Amino acid sequence: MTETGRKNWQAVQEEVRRRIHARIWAPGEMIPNEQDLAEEFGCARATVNRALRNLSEAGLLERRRKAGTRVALHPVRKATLSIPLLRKEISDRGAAYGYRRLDFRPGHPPADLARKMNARAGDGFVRVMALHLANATPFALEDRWINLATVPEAAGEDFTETSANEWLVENAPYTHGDIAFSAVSVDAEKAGHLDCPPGAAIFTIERMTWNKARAITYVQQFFRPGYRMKTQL
Amino acid sequence: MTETGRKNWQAVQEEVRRRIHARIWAPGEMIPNEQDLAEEFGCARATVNRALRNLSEAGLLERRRKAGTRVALHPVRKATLSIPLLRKEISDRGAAYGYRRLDFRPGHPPADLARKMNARAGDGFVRVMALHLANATPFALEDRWINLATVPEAAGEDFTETSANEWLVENAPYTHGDIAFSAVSVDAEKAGHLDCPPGAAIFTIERMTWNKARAITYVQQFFRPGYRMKTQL
DNA sequence: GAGTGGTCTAGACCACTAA
DNA sequence: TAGTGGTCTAGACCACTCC
Repeated sequence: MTETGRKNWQAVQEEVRRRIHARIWAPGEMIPNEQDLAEEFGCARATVNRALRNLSEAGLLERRRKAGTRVALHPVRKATLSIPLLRKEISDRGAAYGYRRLDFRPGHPPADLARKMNARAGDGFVRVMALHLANATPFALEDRWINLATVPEAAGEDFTETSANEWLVENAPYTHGDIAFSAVSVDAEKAGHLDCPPGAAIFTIERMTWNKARAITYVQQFFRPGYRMKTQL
Repeated sequence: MTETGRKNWQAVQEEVRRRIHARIWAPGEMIPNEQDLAEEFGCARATVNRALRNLSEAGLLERRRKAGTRVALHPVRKATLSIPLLRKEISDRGAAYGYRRLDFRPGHPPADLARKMNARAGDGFVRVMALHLANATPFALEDRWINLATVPEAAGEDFTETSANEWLVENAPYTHGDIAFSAVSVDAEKAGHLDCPPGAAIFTIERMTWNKARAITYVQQFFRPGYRMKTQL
């Protein structure tokens, strides 16, 4: 059952996966070093390295210099979520995308949010509430604060035609962001916009994006009841 | 401001990031090919390749043979979630982990679930309901079906001491899985277990894991109200 | 100190695909 | 068909860290 052919990095990866899965290399156990594996598989060490590095990033292996490579004891399940623009998500589902701005006004975020956004006294903000529709029915409601101190150009926009999301993608690239997923009961106002009963359980995504140390925007999106975010392990 | 020093792959990646961010290379625009960049940065093409491949996997670049490399028009936000064992998640929060098996019995999953699990007539199943506690208060409730046709060894377990999750990690490694996140209103029974009002909005994770084409287990986890799953963009 | 993984190089060939 | 990214090689040096 030993494979002897010369292997490319994907074949090496598959063979290592197989051995882990078949318990030939058990969880917590050391596996041979790159040099030896390269000889066994008849390929260069760099090829083995590529395969093992990939498996390590996937959480199946743990690698340390000098200590060597071992099979992860508790293979951490890692799932990669891609968070598309709502326009794209809706049209990918074959539905017609619609956008409606509900409210737009200057203002100040609540104290705890201002603190999380690392806001300074005097920073200006605008708040935008908007609805994304799929085939003319509510799909997601978004409640957004934009920091004008970070994105002064946003002061000239009112987001009646273009969603703040898309405007920001074009005009205010971010360096990093935080994202959180949770469930909430919607209040009567939001329920009205989403066309669902007050108190319904709603899936929400909160996102804060940053340009270096300055917050660009905070947004909370409320999805229609029944929404499921899916991905692979 | 042009950096001229010889670069390693991380420095190349940072410089490319900077140019995208500074709109030197605008969204949708082609960037130079690997050969030219290698000359500019004074490194080997493989080094540039490593950097650009990384950025491509991150969703910032789109690469095609012959067509070249361009800055992604809509940088897909990709977030990597790590889904730890609940035991680990709870103890990482500094709380004492507790486990209580609530129910355990053989049975058959509802027809739609059996179909999703690709079950054959005659496949045996067990259902396990269990509670994970943090400092003796309910943290998450799980409702699980295990396919005994795929994992016959599970028939000898009753999961009173060890959670099915941890037993399966040890004894039934999976090849791939599907995962979905959503919000639900809990029914009275689940609310009782989670010690929250009936109808509360609850964050749930559903997971189906597979060994090749055979379903191992389906589990739905109901988290205590207020639970937030966080990660970085 | 020594063994391991991490990275870089220079060159080569291959796979894909736009033109 | 030609240009681009994808991969592989053989060798080298380095960085880390266990012993």
